[in-house]
Amino acid sequence: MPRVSKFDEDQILTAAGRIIATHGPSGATIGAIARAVGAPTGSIYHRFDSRDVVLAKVWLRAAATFQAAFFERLRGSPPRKAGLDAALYMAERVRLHPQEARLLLHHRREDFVDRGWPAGLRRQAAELGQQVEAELARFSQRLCGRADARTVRIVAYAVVEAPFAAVRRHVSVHESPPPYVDTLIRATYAAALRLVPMTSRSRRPS
Amino acid sequence: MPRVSKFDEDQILTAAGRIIATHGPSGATIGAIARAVGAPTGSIYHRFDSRDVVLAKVWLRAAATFQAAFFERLRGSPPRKAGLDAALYMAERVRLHPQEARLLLHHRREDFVDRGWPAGLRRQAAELGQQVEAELARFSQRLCGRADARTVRIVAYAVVEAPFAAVRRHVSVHESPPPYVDTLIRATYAAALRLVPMTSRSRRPS
DNA sequence: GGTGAATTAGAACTAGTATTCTATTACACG
DNA sequence: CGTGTAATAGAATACTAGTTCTAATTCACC
Repeated sequence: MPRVSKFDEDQILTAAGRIIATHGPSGATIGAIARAVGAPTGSIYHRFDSRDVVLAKVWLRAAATFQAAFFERLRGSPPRKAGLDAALYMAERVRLHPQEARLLLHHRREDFVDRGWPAGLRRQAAELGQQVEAELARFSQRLCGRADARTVRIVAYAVVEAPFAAVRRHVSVHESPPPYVDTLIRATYAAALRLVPMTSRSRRPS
Repeated sequence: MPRVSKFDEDQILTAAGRIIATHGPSGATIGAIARAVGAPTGSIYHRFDSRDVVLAKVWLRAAATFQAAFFERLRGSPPRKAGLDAALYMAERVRLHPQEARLLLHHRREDFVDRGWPAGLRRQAAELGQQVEAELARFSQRLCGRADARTVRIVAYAVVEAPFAAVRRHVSVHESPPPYVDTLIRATYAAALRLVPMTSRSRRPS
């Protein structure tokens, strides 16, 4: 019996995501989002409780999607190859989804103002953060038989921080990471892993 | 004949810097800054034309100070050692000036809203940016005899991006970068430089 | 002690946005 | 065809800063 809807959640989140990728979170005003989908401002509030909720869902959706793909690679085997695959995938993902990359890499979650996030969404964000730590620790354990804080941080540098550093500049100037970025990622990966103590069981056969 | 002043530029900029380091640029409202120095909001406008000017000057002051120290090291010799010194200095600087580090590393210049910057300040910012590119190109030339785009970017990764990646997490959780960060920086530096083509004249004596 | 210019004080004013509210509309169903 | 319900429309409101304005102070100098 109801009237058929013209603007659904997904449409609004997608529009908001596009705006955030180009103009940053602060550019995603309710007015701008509404204009982008061709709706009056009031209609946004028919779907979402507040602007904060819109931004939160945009961020959570992008982060969950990226993490799922990234950690799937990290869980591959053998671990040493899986880590490199994941590290290189960061660059590849930026090439494939430049908009998502800007959303996640060019803006931090804090820029999305997480005061004002309802409890449920904040929990989801916390879970994503915990997943990162848990997966990195598990990977570290598989890779070298240990998961102490220092080792995990070095491993995180090899698979996350360094690849991010390699693509960062390209993301911020809206260009696709050139091939030599992969070379940098490989070289850093190898160099960083040389620093983690390997147990004999996990040492690469030579 | 004038009345003696209670609040000077420097005091206001310092207070604003502290607020930005803790609560981000968006937390540095005129009200917050005024409260921090114990002045009424109007007094801020006696010294600065607008809030944007306050933020701009905070950022420019910090960036200029950091860059001066960083590039002084990068200009040392021999180049190969100078580059490593500069790279390691990034971590050391974060340990020595955690507040400045948060200002510069945890927030990007765009977060300081550069629309609204007056021409003079915008020019200063552009000059700082150009200095970065110029110094990196000069360093690259000294190091390996070339300064094509790809080589410069690899060198930039070795001395800027990778060290930044190594300290990033520690900056964001307000902790001093532990010693193994230096190890990561050294390892990445060596690995990245192995990727730049060396002319015979610049090749390290073996 | 006056005097005047720089400075402080703080209230008043704006501007931009998030949010709310009250129609009005469209459509599936009987 | 009515009718009820979910949805759209868009104006009205509220709120949060940034900015401006005017009056009151202070102090070096005469």
